[in-house]
Amino acid sequence: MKNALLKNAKPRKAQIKEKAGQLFGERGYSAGSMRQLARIVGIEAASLYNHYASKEAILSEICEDMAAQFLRSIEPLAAAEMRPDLQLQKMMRIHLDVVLQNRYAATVFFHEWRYLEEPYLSNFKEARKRYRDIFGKVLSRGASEGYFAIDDLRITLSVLFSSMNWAFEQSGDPEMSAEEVADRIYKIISRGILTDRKI
Amino acid sequence: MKNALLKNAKPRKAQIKEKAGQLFGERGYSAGSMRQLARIVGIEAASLYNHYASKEAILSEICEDMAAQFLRSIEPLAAAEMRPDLQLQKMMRIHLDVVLQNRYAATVFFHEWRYLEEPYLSNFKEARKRYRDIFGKVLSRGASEGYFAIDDLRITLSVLFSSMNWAFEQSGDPEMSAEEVADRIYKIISRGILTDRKI
DNA sequence: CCTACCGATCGGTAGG
DNA sequence: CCTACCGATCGGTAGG
Repeated sequence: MKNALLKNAKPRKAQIKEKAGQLFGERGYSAGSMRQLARIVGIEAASLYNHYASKEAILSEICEDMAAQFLRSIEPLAAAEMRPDLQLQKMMRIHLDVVLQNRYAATVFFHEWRYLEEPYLSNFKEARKRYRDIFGKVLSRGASEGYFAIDDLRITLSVLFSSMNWAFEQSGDPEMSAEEVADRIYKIISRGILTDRKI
Repeated sequence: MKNALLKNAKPRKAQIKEKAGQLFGERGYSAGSMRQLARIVGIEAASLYNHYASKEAILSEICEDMAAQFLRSIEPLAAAEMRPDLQLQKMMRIHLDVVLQNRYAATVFFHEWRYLEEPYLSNFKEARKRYRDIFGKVLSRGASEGYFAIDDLRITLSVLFSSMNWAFEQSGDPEMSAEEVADRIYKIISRGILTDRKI
C-alpha cells in the first residue's frame, strides 16, 4: 500500500527532474521556463509545484544528485592502494563515465550551478571541493612518491577537470566511449604531446 | 564637427557594451535584464535602444569583438615560420593574454554565445572554427615534422582550449600573469606530468 | 493534477 | 535621452 503510493509519486517526480535536466542543459536555467518544462512533461505548469517547491529546488536536486554520483563513484577507487599514475587513469575513466551517462545533468552541473542560492550554493561548492581534493590527493601522493612532476597543483587540477568536463561539449554525438576519451586525455596530460626528438 | 558628434555617441555605446559584458558575464545573458543594464550604465532602459536595436545585438557585438580580437592577435604569429613547439607556446601566451585582458567579455564569449540567433550564431561558429583551425594547423605541422605525437587532433584541441579557457574561471583574482599561466599549461600539455621514473 | 489567477518583470515601442 | 506605455511571459498560489 505504501508502495502503491510511492509508485505513483516517484516516477513523475523523477520524470520532471530528468526533463528539467534536458531543458536546463539545452537552454540554460534562466531561459528554460517552468511552463516549457510542464509542456515537455505533459502536465500543467501549476502541477509541477506538487513535486517541487520551486524552480530552484529542481536545479538544486539535479546538482546534488550529480555531486553525490560523482563522489559515490570515485570513493571506492580513491581508497584503493595502487600506483598513483594508474589510479589517476582509472579515476579519469570513472569520471568521464559518469559524465557520459548523465550528459544533460552533467551539463547542468557544470554550467548552471551558479544560479543556486544559499544554502544550496555553499553545499554545492563544498561537495565540488571535496571531489576535487580527491583528485588532488592522488596527484600530491604521486608527486611525493616520484611519479609526477607537478609545479602547481591548482593549475594541474584545472587542466585536468577542464579537459574532462568539456570533452563531450562540442560533439553532438559521442563517437568514442568514455574510456577511450579518458585514456586519450590521460595520455596527453601524463606524457604530453612532445616527442623526444631534440633539435 | 563630425568628431564632436562621434565623441558624444561613441563612449556611451562603448560603455553600454562594457557594462553588458560585466552583467552577462556575472549573471548570464538570460538572467541579466536590460533594466539592470540601464541602471548600471546610469540611464533609462528605453534609452539603451538608441544605441542597440535589441538585447541580442549587444551580445552579438560582444562576441564578434572577442572573435575579432582573438583572430587579430593570433594571425601575425600564426604566419611566422618557427619551430612548432615554440610557436604553440607563444600562441598560448597570446590567447591567455587576450582572455585576461578581457575577462568579462571573454566569459561571455565562452559561455553565452549559445543565446545568439541566426545569422549571428553561424558567424560566431565560423570565426571560432577559423581560430581553432589556426591552432590545429600548428599541431598538425608539428606532428608531420616530428615534434608532436598526436593521436587525435580533435581531442588534443579540446584539451588545449578547455585548459586555457577555464584557467581563470575559478579564481577571483589572478595571482599569475597570463604568460605564467600559459607556460604552466604548456608544460603540462607538452611534457606531461609523468616523471621518467619507471617501476 | 487542473482551472483560474496573482503581481512582477520582461524586451521593446511611440512620441517627444 | 526621457516618460509613458505595450503585450507577453515569468514564477508561483488558491482552491478544489
